[in-house]
Amino acid sequence: MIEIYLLEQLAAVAEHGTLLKAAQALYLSQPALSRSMKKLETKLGVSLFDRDNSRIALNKTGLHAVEYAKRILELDREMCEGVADFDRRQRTVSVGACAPFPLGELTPVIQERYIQMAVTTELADDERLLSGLRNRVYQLTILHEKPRDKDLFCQHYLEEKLFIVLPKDHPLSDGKSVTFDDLRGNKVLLGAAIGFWMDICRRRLNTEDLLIQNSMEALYDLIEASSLPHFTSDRILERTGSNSDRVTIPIEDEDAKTTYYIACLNSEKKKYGAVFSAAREAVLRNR
Amino acid sequence: MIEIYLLEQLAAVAEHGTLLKAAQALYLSQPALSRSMKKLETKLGVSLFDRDNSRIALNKTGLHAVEYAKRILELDREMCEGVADFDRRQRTVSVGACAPFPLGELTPVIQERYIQMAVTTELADDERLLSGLRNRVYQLTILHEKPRDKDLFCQHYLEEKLFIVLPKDHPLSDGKSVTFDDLRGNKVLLGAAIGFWMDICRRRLNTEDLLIQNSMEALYDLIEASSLPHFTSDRILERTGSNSDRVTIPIEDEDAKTTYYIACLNSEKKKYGAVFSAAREAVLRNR
DNA sequence: TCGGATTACGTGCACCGTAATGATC
DNA sequence: GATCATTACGGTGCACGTAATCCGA
Repeated sequence: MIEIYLLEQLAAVAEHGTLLKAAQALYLSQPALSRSMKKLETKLGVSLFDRDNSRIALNKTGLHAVEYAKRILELDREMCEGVADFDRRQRTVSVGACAPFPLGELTPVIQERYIQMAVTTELADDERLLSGLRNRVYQLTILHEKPRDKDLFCQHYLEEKLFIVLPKDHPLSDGKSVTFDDLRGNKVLLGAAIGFWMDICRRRLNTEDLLIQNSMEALYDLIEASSLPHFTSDRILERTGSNSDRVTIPIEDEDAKTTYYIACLNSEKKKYGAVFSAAREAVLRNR
Repeated sequence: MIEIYLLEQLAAVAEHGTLLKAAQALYLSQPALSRSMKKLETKLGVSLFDRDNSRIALNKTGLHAVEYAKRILELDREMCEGVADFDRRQRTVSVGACAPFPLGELTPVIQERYIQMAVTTELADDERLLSGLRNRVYQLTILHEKPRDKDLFCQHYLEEKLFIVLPKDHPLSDGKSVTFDDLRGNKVLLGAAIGFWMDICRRRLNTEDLLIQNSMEALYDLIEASSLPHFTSDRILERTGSNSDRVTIPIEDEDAKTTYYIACLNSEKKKYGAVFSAAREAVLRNR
C-alpha cells in the first residue's frame, strides 16, 4: 500500500517540475523528497523518473502514476469533507416552509425536542419543498397543500387567514370585509419573505402595486411612516394585537385562507415523531 | 489528509466488528488500533463509533467513512497494480501473427533490437489481430493480407508456399505438383498451431481427414511412425531440408501461396522503425 | 558559480507493543 | 471469569533535517 504522504509529494513534484521547488512548496528538504521518490519507486517496483544526475523528469510510467495519485488525493480530500458534512447533517434538522408564520411556530418546538440538534430553516416554493424532502435537503417541511405522494407522511398543522390593515380614512375601511378585487389598484406594502403568499398577491393584485421590502426593518418603518395598506393575519394579530390607529379587515377570498401541513419522508416518520406530537399538542392548546 | 494505514485499520474494524478481532487480523495490538481509531476521529473532527465503554460499534457517520475508506483503498490497490502493469507494457512488445513461420522469423529480430524489452507472441485470426492493434493488445502484427485501414502502417515482409510431403509409394507421389482437390480424401497430419493455414485446410479439404495434433511432439512422432501425408513449406524446407525417404511436392493452388505483411499503428511507426528496417534487410539478405 | 539531485549521518516523533486497568456480560 | 476497550509507559523504526558531495549549464 502506498501512503498518502508519498502521493502528495509525487503530485507536488509533478506540479512543480523539480524536487527543489516541490520541496519548498511542501515545506520539506530536497533530500527528504529525493528519498521519498526513491521509496515510491521501490514500493511500486518501477522507475518513475528519467534521472539525468542533475535533473529528474517524470517518465511515462511516472506520469501514469501521477494520474492515480491525483485521483486518490482527490478522494481523500473528498472523504475529509464528506464525512464532516455527513456528520453535520446527522445533527441538523433542516425545515423548509411555504410561509413564515408556521415556520416561526414550529422551530422552537423542534429546538426544544432535539436539544443537541442544529435547526436550519428556509422558505421555498412548493416544488422545491417536495424535491428537497426527497433529496434530504429538508427533513421536515411545512406545506399549504396535502401532498399526494405515498412516500410522504403528512399531518395537519394549523390555519391562517389574511387580513388587510388600512388607515381609518381609507375608502375601504368602512366594510366588514374586503376581497382582493376590492384592493386591486391600491398600493400595498409587503415583505419579500412571505413564502407562497407572494404568489397569491401576484395573482390577485397588480404587480406594480406591490411595494415589496426585502428588509423587515424597512417594511415596519414604512408602515409606521405612511398611510399605505399592508397585510397581516389572524395568527399575527393573536400575537401582536391590532393597531388602534388603523382598521384591520379580513379578506374574504378563499385563497386568503390556508391550512398548513407538516410533512416528512415516511421513512423518517419515527425519527421526527416527537415533533409531530408536539405540534399536535400545541395546536390543541391554542384552541 | 488521512493516511492509508488508518483507512486500512478502519476497514478492518468494519469488517471484523471488534477491535480485538480486527487487531488480530492486522497483526496489531488492540491498544494500537484503539489509538488509531481515536486518531482518525480527531483528524476527521467527528465521532465514528458509539462507545459503550466495553464495546464499540460504527455509527452512521462511521459507516459513511468506511465507504470512503474502501473506495480509497481500492484505488490505492489499483494504482499499485496499474502502475506496474503500465510499466511492464512499456517494456513489452506483443506480436500477434496469422501464422507461425513469419513469427518465428521476426521474434529474434525484435529481441535483438530491443534488448531490454520483453517480447510476447501469439497466433490469432485476422479479426483479432486488427482489433488487437487498436486496443494495444498487440504492438506489431504479421498479416497475410494488406489491411485497408489508414491508421495502420504496413510493410511487405516475405512469402511462403505450401508443400505436401508424401510417402514414396503414394499414388500422388509421381507428379510435379498437386492441388488441394487432388489431396481431398487423403488423411493429412497437421499441427493445431498453424494460424490461418488451418482455415485454408478446412476450406479445401474434408474436415474429417484433418488429423490435428495439439502437441508438436505428437505430430513429429506420428509423421515419423506413419506413412501419412503432412504439410511443409518452402521456408521450412530451406531450414530443415527435405526428407529423402519421402517425396515433397508443391501445392499449386493460389491459396497455398501467401505473402506476409508486418503492421503497426501509424502512431507507433517511429517507435518500431528499427524492426521494420531490420525485417527489410533480413528479406534482402535471404534472396 | 549556481541550481538541483544525491549521499551520509544524527535526531525526534509517531506508531507500536507490553502491562495494567476498567467495564460489561 | 471471559471478553473487549482504554490508559500508561517504554521502545523503535522511519521520515525528517543538516551538512557535504556531485554534476551540469
